[in-house]
Amino acid sequence: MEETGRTTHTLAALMELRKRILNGDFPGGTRLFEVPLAETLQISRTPIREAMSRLAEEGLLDRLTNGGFVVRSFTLADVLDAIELRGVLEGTAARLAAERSATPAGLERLNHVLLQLDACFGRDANEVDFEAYPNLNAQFHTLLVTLSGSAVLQREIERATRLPFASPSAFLSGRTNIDVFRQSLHVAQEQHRALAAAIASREGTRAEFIAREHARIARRNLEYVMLENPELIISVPGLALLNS
Amino acid sequence: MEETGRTTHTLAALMELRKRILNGDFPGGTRLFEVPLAETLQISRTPIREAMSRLAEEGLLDRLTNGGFVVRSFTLADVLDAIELRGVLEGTAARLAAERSATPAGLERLNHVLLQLDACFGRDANEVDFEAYPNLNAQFHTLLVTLSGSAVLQREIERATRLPFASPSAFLSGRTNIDVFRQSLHVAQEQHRALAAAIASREGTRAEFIAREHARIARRNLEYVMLENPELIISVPGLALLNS
DNA sequence: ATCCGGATGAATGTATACATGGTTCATTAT
DNA sequence: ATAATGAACCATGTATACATTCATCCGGAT
Repeated sequence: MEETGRTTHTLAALMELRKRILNGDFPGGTRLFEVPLAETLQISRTPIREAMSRLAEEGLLDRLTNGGFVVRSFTLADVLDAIELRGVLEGTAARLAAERSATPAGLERLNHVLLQLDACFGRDANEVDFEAYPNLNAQFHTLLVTLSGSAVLQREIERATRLPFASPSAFLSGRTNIDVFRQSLHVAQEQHRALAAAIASREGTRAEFIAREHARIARRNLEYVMLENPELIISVPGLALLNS
Repeated sequence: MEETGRTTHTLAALMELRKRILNGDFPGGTRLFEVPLAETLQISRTPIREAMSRLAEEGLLDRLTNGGFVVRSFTLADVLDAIELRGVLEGTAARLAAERSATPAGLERLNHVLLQLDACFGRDANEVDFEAYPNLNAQFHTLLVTLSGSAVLQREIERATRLPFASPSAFLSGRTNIDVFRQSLHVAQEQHRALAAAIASREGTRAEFIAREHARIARRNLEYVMLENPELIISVPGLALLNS
């Protein structure tokens, strides 16, 4: 997200606090005080304030009425809604791509990514290249949004997607390479194909609803983790922040 | 939005800068420098920085890679997209209200606002209480979002709606009380009624698409202003910021 | 002539001292 | 005993001096 090279205290604090919040170090609702944080991170209050301001922008912190910040609380229902919201927004992107903007060149690029994704699957249903898939999947979703041709929509999708558990890659980290998720990828890839086809034939409504359904794979994976395999919670980016 | 009473320099700067940006004092793309602004507003750089940070959160400023802020540029297409986005989000709120959450008590409140809105119309088609309507309309839209039962969605709608020209009240300011807009209110009110009915009968899809179409009234009004009556641009909140 | 390198200046980044405001607790007056 | 008052503390708000960084330009060497 940010450059790893030369950095400022603000960026260091931003990344460190983000990491700790997503790691669940601060339960939702915890108030973050400037002075102790400044002492902990060995910097002054100024960059701390700036970093917290940006974390509020990202949706990880809430501002209190009379100053100060608290860690935002997320329930399971909130995460499900965030995923549903992503589905709605990506669905809109897909619809707009179909209705307005998709050019032959753009469709070509989409199909190119699609073929690379296809190449991730082996003959055995359980054989998936879990190294290459996540990055290509991210490319596909980014490209989809680009093809919508709407800068406003792109911005809002990037925003909504900044909460890690709402990202299209939420269940694709290396640590969640388990059978259930791996098998869901076959369904996901079929949806990718259908999405590209719908956009190519200008079927806006079809594209919109395939994208929504596509996001619901994440919903199913989330429900699986929470209800049937809670020890995986720490493996999914941001889920440690849950409940409070 | 903020309290008008006791205030801090940060809030004063926030409101003043917001006012100037929406007033078109800074063309889109203008970089805002801390030092001159601090001199202009007679305060130090610290609250200026804080205010700009919040304006970036509101979507009125963009952060530059290496520090600093520029006024965000909006084209007509961007504003149209922002309106379409609001339609999609309010549509989702309406659908969720229908599918999940609408209680008899909630529907009761919605119908109550609906009746008050009805009372704004006289027997003559051109006779509308332009004093009472905007506030009631805002109430209706707020209530709709509440009925969705989704805090996440509510938050994002409030965000998307903070750009004044994307707000459901964009064309309802006292200064835009002209025939074309006044007449669109009859259509709008019919859509309000249909929306409430669809939610009450759990017709999620119907509710969703009525809400989308409802937002498109704003689109039509905007196109009317831009193409046929440009001198009205300054009357619509935020539109002065356009084009760049 | 061109390219490299350091000086210069303008802008943001950072630390810190001090101001302010709100909350809590103790003290006093009723 | 209770309510009002105020003092002390704690947290954020603000000003300001200084640091840093990036871009630009000028000068000199090749």
